[in-house]
Parts: sequence; structure tokens; C-alpha cells
Amino acid sequence: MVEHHIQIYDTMTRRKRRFKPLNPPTVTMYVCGPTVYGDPHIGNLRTFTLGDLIRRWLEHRGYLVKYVMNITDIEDKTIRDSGNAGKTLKEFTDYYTGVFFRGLDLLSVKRATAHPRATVYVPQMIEFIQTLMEMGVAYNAEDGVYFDIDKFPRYGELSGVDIGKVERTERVASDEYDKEDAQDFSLWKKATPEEIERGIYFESPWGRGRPGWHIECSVMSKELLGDTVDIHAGGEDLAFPHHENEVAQSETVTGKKFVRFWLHMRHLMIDGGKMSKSLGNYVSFDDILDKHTPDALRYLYIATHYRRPLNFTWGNMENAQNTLNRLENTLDLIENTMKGPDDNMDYGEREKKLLETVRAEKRGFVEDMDDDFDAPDALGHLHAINGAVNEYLTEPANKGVLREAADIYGELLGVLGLFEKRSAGGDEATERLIAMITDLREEQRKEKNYAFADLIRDRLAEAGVEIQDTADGTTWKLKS
RNA sequence: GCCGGGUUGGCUGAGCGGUUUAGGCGGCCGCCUGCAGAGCGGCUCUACGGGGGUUCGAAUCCCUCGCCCGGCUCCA
Repeated sequence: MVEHHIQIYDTMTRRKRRFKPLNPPTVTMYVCGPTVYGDPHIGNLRTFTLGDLIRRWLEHRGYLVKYVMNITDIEDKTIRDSGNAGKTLKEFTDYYTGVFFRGLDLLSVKRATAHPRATVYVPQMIEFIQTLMEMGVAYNAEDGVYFDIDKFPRYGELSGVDIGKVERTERVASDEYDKEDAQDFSLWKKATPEEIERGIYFESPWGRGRPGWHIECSVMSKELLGDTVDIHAGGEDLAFPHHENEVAQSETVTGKKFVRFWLHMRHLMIDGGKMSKSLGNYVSFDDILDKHTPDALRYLYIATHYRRPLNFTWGNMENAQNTLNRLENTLDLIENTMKGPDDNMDYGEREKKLLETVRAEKRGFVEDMDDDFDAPDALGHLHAINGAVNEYLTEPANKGVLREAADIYGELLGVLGLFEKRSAGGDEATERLIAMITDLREEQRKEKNYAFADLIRDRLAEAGVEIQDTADGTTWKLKS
């Protein structure tokens, strides 16, 4: 493993702490996943993209990351909306799980080691609840089983919420549930007649019903990653009550520390405010895909630190796309140069300067990422490398030196998850065909038949082949 | 109301007591090019939410006010 000094800001202690996994080189990481009842929106996707960034960085540092992200496939909204859609719960959630994964794939978010679905772990959840009952910290009420938070003295520690002072908000006051204390949370919900009719229930010692939401993460985390996990992450809104509840029930059952580092991602905003359907400022993932590449969105996501709110505007989106294009153009320049002639096989001042710059900037990049995954700062170093390479390429390149610089550049882009799906070109037949066409066009250019040459260029563009004339000849690439 | 986070140029985003003060995007002007694209060079923008204070010196420390965001029962 690489020597490092990774610092992570932990919500529980409210400061950055040196990161050391419990059982190196393994790192256990759990991220609260989506409830699959609709299209994921760009706020959700940011959280998961940032989780992916963190996971990639830990892997880059030599850790074996065991990464779990749950899929909540049984809960009020999935039941309600599947009913409205006239579908079974499973049909409905399977569909939206697919939509979710499609989004992750487009954004180059790597699949987790496991994506457990809540409905698959119900027996373990029942067992977990039973333990809580036996310990006397949970009670069976009219409409469900609840956790008695008075039995967990440290309740509120994670979120800083003093439950004695929580104002009795309208929502709490109008609570229709049958709990002893408004703050108690549900472990098991008893089925309604409609749910029974639709067959949406599980048998349990407390009758037919389904697990509460909080129990899911506690149980699946325990089953797949053990009693204590190194990192547990999620959107900032989950700190209270969701994560607070998880701590209470998990630590009660195991008697061990549940999570060593709590990470919370700030929310995405739109035009400086909250994104909501009712305000009419809702932007969907597909809206973005109409105008931009998924990588541009990924760049936008990571260009703002995960603990700072990201303000989405279309201007920012274009900004990100332009910046990303610049980074990609350098990849094209490198590839074209590598295919070109060997005009420089010496190691001079230019070569020395390039390698020194690239190596130094890489160190800066690594330091920044080690410091609580500070990607925005790290990007500054990436751009410095980008600039150094571009400048170097204005004159004949030493391919060996260029290769080393390019490898570092590519390595860092890879850590950020950028350009993973770059089209490398076509198959051999396509390659030769295009070479033939550009050769013929080159003849026309020599004859100064520019109108014809331009027509060829236009027609190729229509076919999705973008060509560029450079001093070393014509290059091309497939444009999606 | 309570708790927590934030407030930097056209945008994004560094800086965390004092060297040109980032970097990227945008804009402008050159170079290159038959044109286009990309790239290079130069320039522009020179800001720090308002008001006090501490200090030889503050975007950086303190006070105060404003504004924004999040949480306060199941929303990433």
C-alpha cells in the first residue's frame, strides 16, 4: 500500500481526522442509496458520483474498498406509485432500479461491490428487530414496532440535535402514528388492508407488515460489511434522523461502534435555491443529456467540494463542458502526436521542464485529494499538467517523454473517472476507409480544390466523423 | 424558534495576517491555418455581503447586521 496521510472530515466529531481503516488494506464503505420510485434527479446523482470519487481515491491509494450501496425497494412512495401505475411493486421497482443504474453507468459511477435490495434482507431485519425487542428498547404498538429513543442516551450525538429541544413542529404534532414518544422511530410497519390486498407484506412475529426505512441500512451494512464500517456516507439531509437512528439501533444491538467516519454530501441547488418540482426549477438528468455529455456533468459535480453546496445553472453547465473539452482536446493532441513522425529523440530543456512540472503537479494533486478529497483544488494541478503538455506539443515531441507525461495525465483523469467511455475510433475496416477518404481529400486540397475538400469534410461530419487538418496531416475521430 | 453550514471578479474556484496574488471558463487581440477546428502567446476582468474594531498591515482575527442553504420523522 502507498504511504499516505488521508484526512477525512467526520460529521460525528466535526473535524478532519487522519483516516485509518479498521482492517487495512480493506476499507468498508456504505452509501445510502436511492429509493427507486422515479427518475433519479441531478441532486441524487451528485451524491452518488461523489461517493464514487471517494471510493476511487481510496482505491488509488491502494485500499481494497468493499463498497455497498443499498436500493430501497419497499417504502411508502414505491407502494403508492406502483399502485397508481397499476404495476406490482416488483415490476415497478425493477424498472426504476434499471433507470438508476443507467444513470450511474452514463456518469461512469462504478458499481458497488453489492447493491442489496431491502426486500431481500427482510428475514435478517426481523431478527434484528427481535433482538431489540428482547433487549427491551423497542415496543410493539398498534400500527408498528418502534424504537424507544430514551433507551439510547447518546441519541442526537451525530446530528447535534438535542431531542429535548426539538420544537414540536406541525408534522410531529399531527403525527398519525401510534407511538409513545413523537421522536420514537419505526422499525416495523404493520400492513394496511390495501397492502395486504396487493400482497405487499412479510410475515413477522408482529403480524404482516414491512420493515421501516432506517432498519434497512443498519441490517444490510451489518450483514455485508460487519458490525463496524469505516465509512458511511449519504446526503446531508440523512444525518438526522436517518443516520442518527441507524447509530441508535446498530450500537444497541452490537455494543460496538457502528461507523468510524461519517461523511455527508451537501445538496445541489439550482439558481441559488432549492430544487423542487413545485418551484418549477426542476432539471432532470435527461434535460442535461440533451445538451451536454455525461462527463461534463461529472466534471461539474466534482469541481465543487463535496461538503459545499453545488449551484447548478445552465451557465455553469456550459462552463463545465468547455473546461472538459479542453481536457479532452489534449488527449487528442497526445494521440495524434504519438501516431506522428519521430522528429525528436533528444532530452533537452523542454523535456526536462515538462517532466518536472508534471511530476510536481501530480504531487500537488495527490496532496489535495488526500486532504478530505479536495477535488476542486486537485483540478488546479490537473490543469497545470494539461497546460504543460499542450505547450510542449507546440514543438516536435520526444515520444518517450510525452508518454510519461501522458500516462500521469491519464492516471489522474482516471482517478476522477473522466473520459472512460471515450470512443477510441472504429474497427480496422472503418479506419482504412476513412484514411482513404482523407487521402483523396488531401489530393484535392493540394490542387486547391477547397470547395470539394470542404464538401468532403461536411459529409464526413454528417456521418459522425470529425476531421481536422494539422501540420502533420489530417486527423479524425468519431463523434457520438 | 432551535441547531448546523455558507457568503470571493461575468461564471466556477483557490487563498486562511504581509512576495505578480491562483487555476479553469468566458471576452478581446495576435500566431498558426486555404477555411474550419484544436493549440500557443498576450491582454482583459483585479473581487473579497454591509458596518465597526484589533493590527504597522486583513479577503484572511474579533464584534455586529444582512442574505443564502440545510436539518428539526422516513427527502441524496
